[in-house]
Amino acid sequence: MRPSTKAPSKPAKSRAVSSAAAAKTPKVVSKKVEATKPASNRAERAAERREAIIAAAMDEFIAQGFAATRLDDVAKRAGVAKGTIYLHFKDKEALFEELIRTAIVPLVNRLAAGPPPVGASVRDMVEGFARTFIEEVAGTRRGDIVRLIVAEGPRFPEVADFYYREVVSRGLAGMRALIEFGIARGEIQQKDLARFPQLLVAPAIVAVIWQSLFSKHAPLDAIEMFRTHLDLIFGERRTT
Amino acid sequence: MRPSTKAPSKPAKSRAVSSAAAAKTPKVVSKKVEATKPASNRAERAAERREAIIAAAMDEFIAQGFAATRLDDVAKRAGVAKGTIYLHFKDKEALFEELIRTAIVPLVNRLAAGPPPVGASVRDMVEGFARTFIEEVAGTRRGDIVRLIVAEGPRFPEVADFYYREVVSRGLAGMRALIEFGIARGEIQQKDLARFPQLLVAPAIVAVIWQSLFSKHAPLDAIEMFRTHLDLIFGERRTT
DNA sequence: TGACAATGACTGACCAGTCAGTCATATATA
DNA sequence: TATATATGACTGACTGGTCAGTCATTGTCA
Repeated sequence: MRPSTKAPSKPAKSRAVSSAAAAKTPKVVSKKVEATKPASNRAERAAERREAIIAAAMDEFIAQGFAATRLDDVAKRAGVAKGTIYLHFKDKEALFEELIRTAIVPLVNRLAAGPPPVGASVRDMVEGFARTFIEEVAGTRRGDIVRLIVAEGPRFPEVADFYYREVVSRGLAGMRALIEFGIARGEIQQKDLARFPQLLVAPAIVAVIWQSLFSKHAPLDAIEMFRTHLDLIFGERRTT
Repeated sequence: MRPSTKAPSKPAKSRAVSSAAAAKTPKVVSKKVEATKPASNRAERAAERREAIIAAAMDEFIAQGFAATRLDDVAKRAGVAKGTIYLHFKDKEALFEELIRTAIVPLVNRLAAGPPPVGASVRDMVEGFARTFIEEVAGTRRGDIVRLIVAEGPRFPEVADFYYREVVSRGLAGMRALIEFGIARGEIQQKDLARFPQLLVAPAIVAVIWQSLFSKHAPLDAIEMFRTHLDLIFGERRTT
């Protein structure tokens, strides 16, 4: 029997064989090493395949969840034979964990990057973070990764731990620092906010979930919502 | 491919299981009109078993997710043979959906109940809701149900739709009404809040997720966090 | 040409869903 | 009330299909 019976849509079979499959996603493609060449090197092509497998696995895991994903489908989507997956990953679980890992790192970088404008207000900094987060995460494949972690986390403690260490604790520490800075500068009145940096990001989390589950019922202007949230923290402003 | 799921026709089998039981409503209703029998009827014991199956299924689905849950395990946990499950539910998916349904109803009732003290401030009302929600949901089996919906929702559009209809849209409408009341009474300054009632409940949602995934890394005092959140909306107070 | 990458047919475990048979209980009959 | 018969809830061995992981074979590069 098939797991998710009502599964809305499958990638449909007959997925193009060769590399065409990888083109399915607008993924990074950077592969900067010294590319420009049509993958002459053997090691290089191997790395490309690895990438393709990860990209395909991401699509499948997001769409089906861990247990319901078939490695045959991943292989097909990646334009690779199933055995090839096992040349790169010990087993299904290792693939899943690696996937989360490689999805998270650029996410963190993305947020850690973008050095705030020097003279900017704390509000501007937070709004910048939030805008980046909402644009780059909510409603995108990355947002689905977050959902995936929420979904599978309890069954993959290592994944949850990793996510907590690499993303949550760091992110919250950053937010806390920002809040304390805001309090010191007099932009934020509510001093207790520093005890619960989660409050600062809660609307962004909710936005991610909303986009995944309910946007078709009621679209949500996440950025506008977040701005309203910031008005609560920093006081009115409405510069739109 | 797999015909079973569709299976609208039971005539194929003269067997004609009492799959009528699967018919949305707990059957009990039908016969008992003039009976008034004490109890230990067949029908009653059947209803008990149905309950046991649902309870067992809840544990298993929460722990394993939909795809990874084995009905053999559910049966064992319920103290029932596997076939018995199929006397009460059409298939695994129907069991899952019924489970969500029966888990949600008391949840909604729980929140809809408790009529707010007449003279209470809006803040008190909201705080009452939040306390109930956090105590009864976050960190309990019900919270895991919410997580389960987030996890499986995309693969079970019917479940997501049901949840949106029965819980989300109603809850938000209620919150919006409360916010507008608060604005009218002058307790809430930020008028835009009524456009995003999600902001009011966001910390509660985050608390649910946090308890599921990260409480072992860093416990979270959800109620205190929510109170701090309310301070942002209603202005300081701190009556603890 | 030798070494290694890639393949995909294959295997064995696994599991949703079935159904022929059992038996406790309800009903009919004496 | 006691006995016979009917009912249908319940069981669990079984089937048919699925899929993670393997490995002998084939292809390709240096």
